[in-house]
Formats: sequence, structure tokens, C-alpha cells
Amino acid sequence: MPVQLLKIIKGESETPLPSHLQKEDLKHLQEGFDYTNKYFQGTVVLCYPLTKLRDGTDFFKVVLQDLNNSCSRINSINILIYGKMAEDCAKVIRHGDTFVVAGFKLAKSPTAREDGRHGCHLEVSEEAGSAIYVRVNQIANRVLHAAPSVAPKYVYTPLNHLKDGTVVNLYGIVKFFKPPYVSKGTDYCSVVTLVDPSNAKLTCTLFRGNLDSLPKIYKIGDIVRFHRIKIREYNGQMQGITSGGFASLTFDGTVGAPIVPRTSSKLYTFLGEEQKTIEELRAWAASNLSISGPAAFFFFFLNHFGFFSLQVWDGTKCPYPTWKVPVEASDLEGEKALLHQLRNLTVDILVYDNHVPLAKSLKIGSFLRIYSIRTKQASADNADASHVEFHLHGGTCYGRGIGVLPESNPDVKELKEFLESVDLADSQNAESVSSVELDGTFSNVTDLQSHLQRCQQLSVTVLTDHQDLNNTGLRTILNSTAPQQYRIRAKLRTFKPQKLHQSIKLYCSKCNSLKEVPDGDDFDLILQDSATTAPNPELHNTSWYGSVMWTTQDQKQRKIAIHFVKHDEMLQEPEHTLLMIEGGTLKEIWKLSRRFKCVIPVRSTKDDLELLDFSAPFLLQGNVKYYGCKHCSTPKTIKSLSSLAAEQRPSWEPTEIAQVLGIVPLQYVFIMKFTLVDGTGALNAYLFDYEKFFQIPASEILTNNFLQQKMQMTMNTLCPPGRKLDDLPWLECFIKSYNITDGTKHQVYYQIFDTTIAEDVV
DNA sequence: TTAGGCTTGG
Repeated sequence: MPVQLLKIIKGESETPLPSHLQKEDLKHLQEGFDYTNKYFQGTVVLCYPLTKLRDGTDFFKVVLQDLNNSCSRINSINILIYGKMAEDCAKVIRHGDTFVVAGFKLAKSPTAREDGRHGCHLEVSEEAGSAIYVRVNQIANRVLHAAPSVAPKYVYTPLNHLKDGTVVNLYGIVKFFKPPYVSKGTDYCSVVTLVDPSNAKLTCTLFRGNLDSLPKIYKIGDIVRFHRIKIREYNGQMQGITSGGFASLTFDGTVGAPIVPRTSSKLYTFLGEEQKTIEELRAWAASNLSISGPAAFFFFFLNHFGFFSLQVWDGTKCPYPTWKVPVEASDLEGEKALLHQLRNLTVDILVYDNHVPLAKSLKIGSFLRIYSIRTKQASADNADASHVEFHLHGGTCYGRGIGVLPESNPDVKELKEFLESVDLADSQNAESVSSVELDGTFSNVTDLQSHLQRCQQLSVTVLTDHQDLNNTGLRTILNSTAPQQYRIRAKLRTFKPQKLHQSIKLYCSKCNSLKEVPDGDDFDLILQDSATTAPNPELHNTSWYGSVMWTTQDQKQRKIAIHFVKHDEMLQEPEHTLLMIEGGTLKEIWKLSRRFKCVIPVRSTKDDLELLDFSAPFLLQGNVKYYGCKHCSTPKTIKSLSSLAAEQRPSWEPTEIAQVLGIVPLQYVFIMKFTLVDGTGALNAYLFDYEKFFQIPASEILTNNFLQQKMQMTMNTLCPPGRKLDDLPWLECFIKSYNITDGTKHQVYYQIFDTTIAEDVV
């Protein structure tokens, strides 16, 4: 009989497994080996509905977890069961059962990347000579209940249909939560506010004697499924409260993330159609909710001393000196060598009141999220004690509290990878330079500032806003819908264009078009062409400009006219003067633009001066040529300039000049494509920058060798040629995702924003 | 029972 139930008595099967079978551990399962006489044992954590393949074969998929490997990153594996065995298994199997698969075939799992399970799956069928043993406590019960659908059918109530005094099942997206804390009664308490696509809101007060029985919510946006929650009216609003038999599942709310329920319960139902519900809620939340919450800090928990203080690290160095709780070496509970190594990187957090019992129960080495920590700067006039303190004050307002994350959590994996990537030798060397901070104090403000600068070197970029955002892994971002904004920490693997001058474009903010910067030869040709039209003497010397004209002595006998714009009927100092020129060469115009405030190349028509072609600059100022958008501009007569000239102190700002002339100016921008990588994935992000990122004006770089060198050095620092990925520096950036739809093709793009190169990088 | 989101504090 291929599927057998083995009754368990005192923890052992009544009937032993056949003696020829040898146990195989999850971590030893490898492709290319013969598993005819091997068996794998695990706990059933997920059952999919029994289905039929195209050829009519019954097919049943279950997920087994290897409880002996619960600490390792991958501890579950897909089991694909075919034919009669599929049907038999579907009848008897229940979540939490111990399941033994013998004589299976091993094949590469095509879904491993998505579901995060083992890279291989087990294939099981009668034809392959497989056998399945299910270890159960009560065979009689099992046979009695064996039915095509083992799972009871649950009905879920939308949040806008809740009625006082009922007990319901529901789904919701977490809008707010307080991580579990010890209540003043006998239980742990957690408060959770949910929303759903009905747009109704429900705040639930959940009590459980066992911390594990409360929902495992790690962040706002997580999705929960509550079974048997009691609904009551309180202060005119519906309120959820735990009732007997309350049970919950929690899911990551990120679109595309693996759908793995978080629960302490070994017995739960989760079917295919419920997966669909999660996917729908994720999609709804992505486009209808703006997920934001109080700042949460994410730490590796290293030590606690006294009964009130935690010592933690998140892989970075706090940019300010932090207050250290005075502690005797004998009071340290953590791993001493590690604590010593990290002594200048860890921070101490003082924990108060209701958070103390939970803090005391924490295991060293766990990963914590601490919500609503208060940072306190010691008073500035006491420079000797300049430092930052971290307090987790009493109470649970705004979700203040401590959450413990399991190792399987993707954010934990990301943090772990980051911690592993930190070069401790480097950090400690950097520390030894500044002995002042070893005792946690700074003697003056300058020390503090220079310290701050050094710490910023940890990332070669600096964020100019939204510092309260938490980092998101690139994989999570790639799996999410746009538009959203993220803070990331990544390395620059490569960038385009490699020839930096090619990164400069002209951009019209009105029609969003990009244009190549015309080269000097184009301008020269336009000037030569316009010089064939002689200046019209009738247009010289008006009320608002004075004109001079002369003929070159060379063979060409070229006529040049210069019109100096007057102010209060007077000519100004050259450096304040705007002039218009007809018949000049590139070189002459260039020289004039160095000496005079502004130069506008023009040509004569019958009754007015006019601007040249749009491929020529409408204005030259200093080193910069200003161009107009051909598409968006509606040039006005040159006379319009007289209104600016009449102003008391004409500033001759290019934007003002453009405006009166009916020109929509093009702006110089850097456009680059950065390929960013972190431990979780790779992502192409566009840099669209006028000046902020490089702290170099895009308008000036083409004519300034010094700035070109500076930019080259900056890029060499961000992405040093010939270096391995490990040796590249970290970049902290904000990026935003956005959708581009081109016909039927839809794509998500990413752009860097509110990020700048650290001051001391170049 | 507990808390019933909405802080300022050692």
C-alpha cells in the first residue's frame, strides 16, 4: 500500500519503517543521486488542492518543513505527488502531520526562486516505486474524517459588514500595529488596525497568554487573516477582540513576494483560492494605500545588561557619538570577543516600563525591530558630553515597542548579508584615528563635525531628505508595483555612458523632451549663414540700445554690428551689459561673452532684429550657452527685451530673458544609467540631475576642464575601475519607481532622487 | 482582566 498511516504511541510509530530505508537530511538532498532506498521526513506546512494534469493524472502538491533544520535559511521543500498516491494523500493528509516520503526522485524545482524553498523538489508516484507514511496520533479519527476536501470552508467578512456581537473570519491589511507587549493583566497584548478594499477600518485588541499566538506582524502593510475574531461595538465603532479559538496568519504585503503564512499554529488551512485573496489584497494595497509608519530601527541584538538596557548593531556606525551605559565586564552577557570587536559600532538602548519584561526575554543573536525609539541629543552647551542617547520609553503609543524577527524573514536575510559584508577591520581602523570617541565624549563642536564627516564616508553618497525611511532590498523593490519611493543601500556595479561628456543632455521641462547638446561646429555654420545678411542700419540706435557697426579688413569684408542695451538711457559697465551681435564669428562671440554680462546673437530683418535658428544658443552668459526648445517656444520680437532693460536693476537672468523673448529654455542635465546591486538583486536606476547629485552644474561641465576632472574622479570613487564587487563603496540613495506604458508594453523604471555625493568624496 | 492606537520622558 503506497500511502500508509502509522500510529504514534509515546512519540514512536507503532509500526517501524522498513529497515532498508535510510533517512536523508534536507541539506543533503542533491540532484544526480539515487534515492530509491532513502526517505525524507518533514512536517506538512502547506497543502495545495488536489488537481488533475492535462493527461488526467491526479496531482497533489504539499510543502514539507524539516524541523531539524528550522534555523537554516531554506528549511522547506515541495513534494509533487502523482496518480493514485495523490488522491490517497489528499484524503488523509492534514497540516502538521509528519510525512515520510520514501523512494522519491529528485528534480530541479522551477519555483525555487519565487517560493524560497529548496532548489529541488521531490517527485513521488507509485510507478516510481515511492511510498508515503503519515505518522498520526489517531488513525480512527483520521479515517472517519477522510474526505476529498479535508479543509473546512471559511467565509470571510469584509470590514464594512461587521456586526456587533458576532464572531467572524476576516482579512485585512495592517495599517497600524503595536508589537506584542506584556499587559497589566495576565496576557500579552497587541493592537492591530486593519483596512481592506471596502475602505473600512477595524482596530483589534488581541490578547494571548502565549507570545507566539499573537499575529507575527513585522511591518505596516503586512496582510493578516484572522479566524474567529469577536466583533464588539466600542465608542461608536466596531472593535475586534480575541475570542476562544482565535487564530491568525500573517503574510508579507509586498506584491510578488513569496506567499508564506507566518503562524505558530501547526494546524491551519491555506488553499489556492486563499493565495489569490492575498495577491488581490497586495495589489489593492499597492495602488490604494500609502504605506508609512513610525520610524522603525532594525538591529542585531548582541547583549543586554542590567535589566533595562540592550546593546545592538545594524551594520552601520552611528554618525554621532552615542552614549554608552556604564557597565562592568562581568555583566556582559553577549559573546565577549564580538562585543569587543564591535564596541565602537554598537549602540545602547535604554528600555523602560512595560518593555522591560519583553526585553529581558530576548535571546542574544536575535534580530529585532524596535519601533518609535526616542533619540535624545545631550545639551549643546555641555560640549564635554555631546552624544546621542536612545530611549525606548514606556507606553505603547504610536506602536512603540520591540518586535523579534525570525531568521527566515527576508529583511533579516538582507541585514545578515549586510552585516557579513561590513569590513570590521576597516571600521576599527577608522575608529582608532579618533580616540576622542572611545570614551564616548567629544571635546568640542569641531570634533563632532569632523567625526560626522568621517562617518559619512561609510557611504559615498548622502541623503538630503526623508532620513526616516528604512532601507529596502533591491529584490523587494523589483517585486513591488510602481510608483513608490525607497531608500536603498547598494553598490554601483557599472554605469552608462562611460564617456562622461555623453551624459550631458538638454531637457525641456515643458514637453519633457531630451536633446543632444549641439556642438560648436553647428553654431559656427549658423553664424556663417546669418553673416551673409548684412545688418540693417535702420534698426540701429533705438531708445533702448546703442549700436556700432564696422567692416572687417579681410577679403570677406564682413559687416559686424553690436547693439548695447542701455539702462536709463545710459550704457552700463561691460560686466552688467547685455549686447546683441550681428555678423560675429564663434570666436568673437566667445570673447565678448567673457567680457560682457550677456550676448545674444541676432540678425536683421526688414523691420526688426530677430533670434537665429533654435540650433544656436539664444543667449551666451559666461561659459554657458543657453538653448530654447524648438517645440515649445513662440519667439516674440526683440523689442520685448526693452521691458527688462527698463527695470531698475536688470538682473539679466537667463530665465527672465527667455521668458520675455517667448523662449522655453532647455536645461542642461546629467542623464546616466546606474546598475546598482545589493545582496538581494540588481536594478538599473536613472540619474537625472541638474546639479544636486554631483554638485557640479550640468550647464558648466562641458566648458570647464576642472569640473570634468572632478566628475571623473567622483565616478572613479563610486565605481573604481578594475575592482571586485566586494571592494566597491556603498551608496545610500533614494530611488523612486514609475510606470512607462508604450503602446501595449508596460515597464517600471527607477530614478535616483534626493541624493548627493558626500562632500569629502572628491 | 488586560486595552480600547494618537508620546515629550527617567
